[in-house]
Amino acid sequence: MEESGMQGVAMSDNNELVTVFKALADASRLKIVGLLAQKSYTVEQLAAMLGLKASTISHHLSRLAEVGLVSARAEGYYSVYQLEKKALNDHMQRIFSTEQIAEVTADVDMDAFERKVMRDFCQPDGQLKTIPAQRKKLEAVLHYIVKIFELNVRYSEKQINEMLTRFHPDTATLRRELVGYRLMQREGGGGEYWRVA
Amino acid sequence: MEESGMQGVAMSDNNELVTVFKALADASRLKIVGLLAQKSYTVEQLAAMLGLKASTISHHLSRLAEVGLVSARAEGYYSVYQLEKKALNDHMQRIFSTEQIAEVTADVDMDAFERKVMRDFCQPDGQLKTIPAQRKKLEAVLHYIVKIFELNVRYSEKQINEMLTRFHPDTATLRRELVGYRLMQREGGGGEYWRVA
DNA sequence: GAATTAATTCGATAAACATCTATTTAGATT
DNA sequence: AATCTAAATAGATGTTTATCGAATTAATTC
Repeated sequence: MEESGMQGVAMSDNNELVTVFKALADASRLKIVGLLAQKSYTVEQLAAMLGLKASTISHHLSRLAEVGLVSARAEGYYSVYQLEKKALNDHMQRIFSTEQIAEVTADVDMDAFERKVMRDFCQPDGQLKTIPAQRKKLEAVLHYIVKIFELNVRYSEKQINEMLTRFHPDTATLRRELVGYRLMQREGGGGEYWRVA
Repeated sequence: MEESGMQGVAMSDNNELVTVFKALADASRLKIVGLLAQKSYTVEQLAAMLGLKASTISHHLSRLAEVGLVSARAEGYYSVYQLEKKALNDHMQRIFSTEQIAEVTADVDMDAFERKVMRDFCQPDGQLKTIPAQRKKLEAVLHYIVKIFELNVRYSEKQINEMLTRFHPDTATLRRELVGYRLMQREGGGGEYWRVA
């Protein structure tokens, strides 16, 4: 019901890196790159060597040119294509840069899973129907719940229990699991707890 | 007429590198790789974060697993997927290796262009209809013709002309062009020629 | 200036594929 | 044992795309 996304509609959420990979994700284009890595060629020459029509080669070259992997210089009415080795290098460098990973995952909703689990387990009044038995689900719920506690503040067991009743009557279990999953910590002897970053 | 190749039939001439690029040539899969670069996730978690169905994620993960970019470990009935950073590294290294270029272009017919030009210009008796005016065509024909001369053998101008009559009566032009394109060389004073490697 | 020729662009077609639903499989919980 | 759940598989659907042939463009040769 929620979360619907047009059936069969491929997402066209293309950042540049995707386009680069798409440009290289074809046997004919890879061959073209391989050939141009050795010397420059005209469209006709490539067509003969690959056994394809010139129009097809033209299409492939324009996809490669779109991302700067090849460029053409006009020689008479020939277009002599050459590989842009620097661009290829730069693109491949980029794959491993952390900025690139950030950019690729930019529009990813990192907390969507936790929220979905909470939605699945919560009643309208905000109470949990049950405490999840599945490890990952429990983990998600606890991650969500722990946010009600401030960082760098110490709470008594009594305070904790009181705050947790908002989610489920079995506050002891919730409290124990929060500690078990290392989201909160208890001081050795006393009854004081704090949230772990 | 010649060179026909099924209309609209995409060649499925996939070597492994193509498969790797295909695996990375999709926005959703790139996001998955980006996320797994940071930590491991289950199918469900990825599905929630990307806003796709679990079955879709499963499909993407199996394409990534096919080329060794991710792997799963079973945890209860969860499949926890992780990125194989070494494999990613290796694949990207490989792009620049000369062996890889050789492999990609392995089944490319390097001389197809020359042969096609010869076919286009030759009469049934093997003579050239005309000496090509286009630079690239002339070049191809000369490349083809020059092979009738042995390497490391000296020929007199008379011998040369005699051998070239097989291709065209205007042997003087052919001989001059062979020298002009640096496929043969003439000794300064005397009338001796030899083929250049 | 007329005829060639290389390249590009356009429209059509068949294959590949991203995504969804529904089903099956395997592991966990009660 | 019976139920529940995550993942994988299978089938269906709409989109993307690799390729071709035909038309167009731009430069060259006669």
